[in-house]
Amino acid sequence: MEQNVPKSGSKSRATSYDVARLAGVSQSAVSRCFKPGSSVSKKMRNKVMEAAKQLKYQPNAIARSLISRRSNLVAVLVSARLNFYYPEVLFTLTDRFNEQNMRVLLFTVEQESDVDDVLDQIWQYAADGVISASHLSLAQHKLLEERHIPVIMFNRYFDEHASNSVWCDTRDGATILIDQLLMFGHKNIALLHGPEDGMVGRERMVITKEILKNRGIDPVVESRGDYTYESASKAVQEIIEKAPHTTAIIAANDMMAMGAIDELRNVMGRKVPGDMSVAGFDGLGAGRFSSYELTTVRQPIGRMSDAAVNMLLKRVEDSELSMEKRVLAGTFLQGTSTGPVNLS
Amino acid sequence: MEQNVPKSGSKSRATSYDVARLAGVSQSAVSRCFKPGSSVSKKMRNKVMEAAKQLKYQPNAIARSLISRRSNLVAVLVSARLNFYYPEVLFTLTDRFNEQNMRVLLFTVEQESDVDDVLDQIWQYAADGVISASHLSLAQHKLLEERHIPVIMFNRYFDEHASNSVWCDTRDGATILIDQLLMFGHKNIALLHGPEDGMVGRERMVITKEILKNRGIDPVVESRGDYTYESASKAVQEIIEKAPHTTAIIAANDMMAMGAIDELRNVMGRKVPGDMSVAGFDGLGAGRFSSYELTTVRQPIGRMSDAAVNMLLKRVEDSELSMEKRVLAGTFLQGTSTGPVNLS
DNA sequence: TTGAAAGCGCTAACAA
DNA sequence: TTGTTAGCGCTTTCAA
Repeated sequence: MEQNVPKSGSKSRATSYDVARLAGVSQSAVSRCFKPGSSVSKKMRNKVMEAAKQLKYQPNAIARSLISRRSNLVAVLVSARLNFYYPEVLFTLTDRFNEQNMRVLLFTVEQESDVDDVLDQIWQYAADGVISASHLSLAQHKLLEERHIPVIMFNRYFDEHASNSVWCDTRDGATILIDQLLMFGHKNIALLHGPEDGMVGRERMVITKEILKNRGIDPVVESRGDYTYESASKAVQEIIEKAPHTTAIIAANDMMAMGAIDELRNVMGRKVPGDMSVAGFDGLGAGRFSSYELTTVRQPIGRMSDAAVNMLLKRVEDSELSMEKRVLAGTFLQGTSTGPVNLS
Repeated sequence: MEQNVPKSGSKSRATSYDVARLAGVSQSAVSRCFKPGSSVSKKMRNKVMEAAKQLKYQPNAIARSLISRRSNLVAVLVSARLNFYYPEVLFTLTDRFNEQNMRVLLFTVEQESDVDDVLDQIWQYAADGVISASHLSLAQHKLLEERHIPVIMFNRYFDEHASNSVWCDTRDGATILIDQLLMFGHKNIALLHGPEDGMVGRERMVITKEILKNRGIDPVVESRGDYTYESASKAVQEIIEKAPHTTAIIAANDMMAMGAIDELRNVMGRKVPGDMSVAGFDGLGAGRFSSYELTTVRQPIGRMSDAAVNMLLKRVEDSELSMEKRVLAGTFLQGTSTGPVNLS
């Protein structure tokens, strides 16, 4: 009865059989030695590990995945346009997953239609879970549920459907931001929206308007950009044109706030915060550059990433766990891009 | 002779056997239908595809990898500290690989010691190739060679050892940059180095000094940062202190150049470019913000990524291909952070 | 504690 | 063109 042992001298990688033969034990014994928590005698373990080292043996994760039905692969979906300025999220997620002995399969998604292909790939590679920091339709989410692949949505959720998500609540931060603006004497406040399909920006602006309304204030004008620095120029021009007496702009994200500041200062020749106060949302690193010192509401990116990783891992271990939405509060970050209204 | 066919009604994923049974064909026929370029009759293909759709069958990439010895997985190594400002590279690489039907396994590496673990993972997951945009020692590179895993180094190479690498030659760009500085009347030029272990920054500064020397100029002072925005403050202070008559600073990267500009303008109250010209290297997006308009030498990131992907793919197909170093020229990018020397 | 044997889902000879 | 068969390298019962 022949074992299927590769001939020695083969240049391909060593298998557990090679190790077993060299150590004079069975192949299954080798397998056990590489599985934490299995019962192996010290003697056996030493023999096997010695042989393994000699052959530079490392278990083949692919073969393991096939039989154990656990790939230890996590798919992370990011959209370049949205996440371009948040590499921090991606890197933090990757670090945390690696610490947990999971590998990250990275997918970039530009449009919702790209997602379908990505979902197929996720299925084919038998990923244990998904973190989505990009678009994901309800139908796509349901498809993943159907396939019993846990998903954590980062910075998005569905109104009409339970899902696992990590979300930043900016209400408190925005309240402080706005109250300070009011204390500074601002009454003519303009809003710089993000793109229509941007959930995060929409929520931020909805909350901002609510808070303003509670203080008896309506925005003098509302303009729209697409989250990019460049898009702020036109939006600011529009604001100035439609409401020349605007003294403060609240932008849906930091990038547009920075674009607005630069348009005001460097193109229109106005002082910020002297002639116009500008605030944003996010807490971007670049917002701290001394050319901006942006007043903003910061997302606790690190803690949000941790939450996402932990939630996913738990659901990989126990697929019966019910959906959960974790909401972390954003915090007000004082900058010098906002200040007292100029009465001159 | 029983086939190992899962009982119908099983909730786990459909296999090629399930499809075969439903279509009334053999399992290998199903396999063929999903392999591009195999000879299958139209009738067969239709039957199989119909059954596959009905069962929502997708081939299991893990099982395929095991037998075909091709995982279609590419490991991409990035270092957060270095690549934080180059998400573009990572996203471009990922897009290109996905187009080529390869998946990206993302690894973040902070120190060279992290790399060893990552290399083990790469081996375990049988990645077809590696792109390294982070540290990779010669020994580590050799280990990959030994294991016949092709590697492409991004923005680095070994002096003493052949390797596949993609590199940006900044000499032409730097020459234009420097000649323009000289034409502007600058004679007291300071250098702002990157960290000692940063190969890219070192090369840039070596070339810069060479060009200056050819023009009969020695830097008045050389300072050092760690590539970050923040590190530029101290370095600039040092420059001003040691050589108060400095009129131009060339930084090893854009981030430090931007930090230098802000330190000069916003902390020290100097005019840029009036009192001091500042130039960098990279062509960072943020360098185009109107608060900076940085004069710089831009790396052709997109083309470099394409080159890396193509080189790797070729070597996955044909492991006998010899090493290759592809050098793309950086281009001078005119900004307003440099200008005529102030004679007042 | 150890070994024998089955089989994860697929591809790839080979034969028909 | 199609089906049969033998594994890929591992984990996991089940006996011993």
